[in-house]
Amino acid sequence: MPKTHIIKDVFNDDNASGVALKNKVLKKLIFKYLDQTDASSITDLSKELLISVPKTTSLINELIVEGLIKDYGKIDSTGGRKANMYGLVSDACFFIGVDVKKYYINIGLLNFKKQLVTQKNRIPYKLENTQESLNQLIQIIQGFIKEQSVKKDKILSIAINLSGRIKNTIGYSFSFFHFQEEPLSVIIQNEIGIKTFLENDSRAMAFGECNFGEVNSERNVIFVNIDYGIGLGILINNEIYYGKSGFSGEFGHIRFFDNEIICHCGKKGCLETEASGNALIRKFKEKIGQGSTSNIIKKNKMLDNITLTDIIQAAKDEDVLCIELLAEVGEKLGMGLAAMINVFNPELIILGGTLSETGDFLRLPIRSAINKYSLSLVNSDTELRLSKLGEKAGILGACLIARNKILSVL
Amino acid sequence: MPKTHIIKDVFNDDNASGVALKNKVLKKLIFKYLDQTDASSITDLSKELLISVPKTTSLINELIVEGLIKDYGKIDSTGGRKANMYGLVSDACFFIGVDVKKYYINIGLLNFKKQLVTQKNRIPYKLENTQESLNQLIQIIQGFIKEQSVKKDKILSIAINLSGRIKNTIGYSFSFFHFQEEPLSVIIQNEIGIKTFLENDSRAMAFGECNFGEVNSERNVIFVNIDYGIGLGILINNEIYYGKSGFSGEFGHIRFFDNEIICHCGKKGCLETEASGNALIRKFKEKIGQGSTSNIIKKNKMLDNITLTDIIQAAKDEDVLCIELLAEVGEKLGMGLAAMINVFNPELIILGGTLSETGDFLRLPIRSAINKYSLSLVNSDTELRLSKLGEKAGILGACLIARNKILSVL
DNA sequence: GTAATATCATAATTTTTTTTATAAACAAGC
DNA sequence: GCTTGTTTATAAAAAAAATTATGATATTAC
Repeated sequence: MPKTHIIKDVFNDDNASGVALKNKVLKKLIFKYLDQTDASSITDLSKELLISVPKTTSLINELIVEGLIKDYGKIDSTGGRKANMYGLVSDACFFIGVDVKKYYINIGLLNFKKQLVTQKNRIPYKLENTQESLNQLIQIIQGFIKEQSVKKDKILSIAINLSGRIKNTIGYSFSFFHFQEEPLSVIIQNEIGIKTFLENDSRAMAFGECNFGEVNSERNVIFVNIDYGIGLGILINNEIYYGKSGFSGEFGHIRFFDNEIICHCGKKGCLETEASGNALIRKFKEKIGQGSTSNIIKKNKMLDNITLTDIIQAAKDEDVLCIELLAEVGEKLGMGLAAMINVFNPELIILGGTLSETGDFLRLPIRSAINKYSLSLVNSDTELRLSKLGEKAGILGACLIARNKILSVL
Repeated sequence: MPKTHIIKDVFNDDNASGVALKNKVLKKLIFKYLDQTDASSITDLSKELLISVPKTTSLINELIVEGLIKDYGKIDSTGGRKANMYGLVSDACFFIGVDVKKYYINIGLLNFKKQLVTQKNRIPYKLENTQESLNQLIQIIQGFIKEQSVKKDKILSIAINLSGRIKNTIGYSFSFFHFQEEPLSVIIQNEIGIKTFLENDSRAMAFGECNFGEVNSERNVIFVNIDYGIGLGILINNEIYYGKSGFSGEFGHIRFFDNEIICHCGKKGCLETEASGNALIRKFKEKIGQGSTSNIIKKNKMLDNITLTDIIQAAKDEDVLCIELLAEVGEKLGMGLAAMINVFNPELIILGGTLSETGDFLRLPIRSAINKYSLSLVNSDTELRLSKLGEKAGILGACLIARNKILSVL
């Protein structure tokens, strides 16, 4: 018995022509509409697709038999007879999203209806550019799949978030695990046996936040992933913007300063050298070296092992030095974002990533720098909001990308 | 007799439903396809729209009767009987594009088939923020319309390029002619009696260049309008990117420098203060003040009245000072463009605007600054090309925008 | 130059879809 | 609790569109 996916069986139109092809296309459109609206009546679908009610009914019935759609029962009430509502079958198929961070992995399972079924956070892991690290990543994913009650062949795809440059079309990573010529996504896919895609972490977070967070009508959104490094996820017209090869959003390596700090990209004067988690830690160490005091040090932490988490916690505990340094970093970051505002005129900028947990300690200096360094006519358009999803943005984004890669080609 | 446009009569589907509505929609799709392909056979259209040949034939015949489409005769040859090709009727309707520059106006008339019928360049005009200047602009447009052999009611729309901030959706200009609450486009429209739209000059040039210049498959393109100021026209997926309110592309006012030069936007350190035609003229005057020599000055030109045209001509005549200054400006501009490359990962950057006439004197320093200041993985993707259309880009862009505003709502 | 092959255009036939009609389901008003 | 107005769902009738068939037109091979 050949392994086939339900989705392909229903929508594959290679051998269809004429009326049969038309029906396949109409079914895709019905699926797309139900995907957007969660549930619809036959009358709605009929109006939307410009086909008659009887025709719509027969297509819906076929989709029900094929197992993709089901009758949700009578919900609506507009004065007359209640309409039967139809929508996707939630467990028709599933998708996995993997969010790989520097020191841990978050992983989740999404169903056909875009609901997060399982979620496993902060699985210990160390992201290094080695074969062992890659093997461990694969093992974690395989372990997660085994734990699920869902049959493996119902999982149609996996999307993995990685930081750095990623050519998402071919699934090649230029920053991690590029030991072989074969794209990383293919290597993982061969190991696990499920179609696998790669995505840049900031882009995935942006996508997650805009689809599951408190983003409503905004369609041109910039998401800033403020972590050890800084990344940008750009959504234009509610779609991820990739650029030619998927390298869009390399915001951290814009040359903004005349300093002599060598960035990990090899160049000098990058925004990231003054406005990032790494910059924050460097500045902190410098200040302590110059005799400043901080609650963190009082707590006998070794200065060398200071992490971003420590500084975030210190700021929350009202540590003055950390708050000052956050303001300094925020000011620089705001200047960078001011440039983005001038050029993009976005409706919304979302501050996400670990460092955004510091909330207004970071947001307010960013806002004032934005007002200072961008055209007021333009920046008055732009709302600056903190991420609502926090860590969850990455998983949700990855899951949704895994799903879309399979379904959006329909 | 009420004044109605042929386009509206044919495509208006307000009172249609069922099969009639479906046919209207199909006719729109036929129009769109013919608009893209110039000419197609019934077989092509039938395959494209998934409708049978007889059905396609009857829709085509209706469109012919309605005057929008005509039979181009037999062109194709694929081994069998030649197919009749159908396409748009070139003189079904017309559109006007007006490119308003600082010291002159270019204006053109486009037909239904996207062909430039008439073109009038360098009509003397001084763009000032006064009622007189606005009146003069209106008179020039009215004069142009009278000169045409085309009946006025066949001209469906006008698009006007202006520099500065423009809210294109409502046709309001924040930089010129904003004396009244009513949007500028409405004021002009009421005077002339033809539907009028406003567009930012750099965006219109970008659009013109990408649709009529030597831009082929590239779909993510940045066009730099290098004139007295600098502007950016961004095309994403071959469509003009506007941002929330149409203020996208304010590239010149990114804060890149620590200098004390006050930009005309009111802020300090803007890219435009070091990388623009105005900056070039300022630098030139400074150098002459410091005792440098140049061919232009030898020619007894008053230093105060130096224009960009003089400097461009001098550079073409191998004037060393001007070439050096162009390199300096190019270096700064390249640094700014490096930022755009990092963030946008575009396939193509086009150098346009008056100053781009200096060709490689400007392009080469820009290219080397791009390589210096952006990630090599990203910048190796980006081609840097000089505008092929030059001054024509603005007119063509405006004409096409006028046309699209009317036709793309279909 | 003619036969073989291929595509196109239209007419005739068949199938599909829409329209119209009717019954059922529900809410609101009296 | 019954009538009235509204909407949904299905059945029957009518219309529309897709197939199929046929002749016309063109290219290519011999």
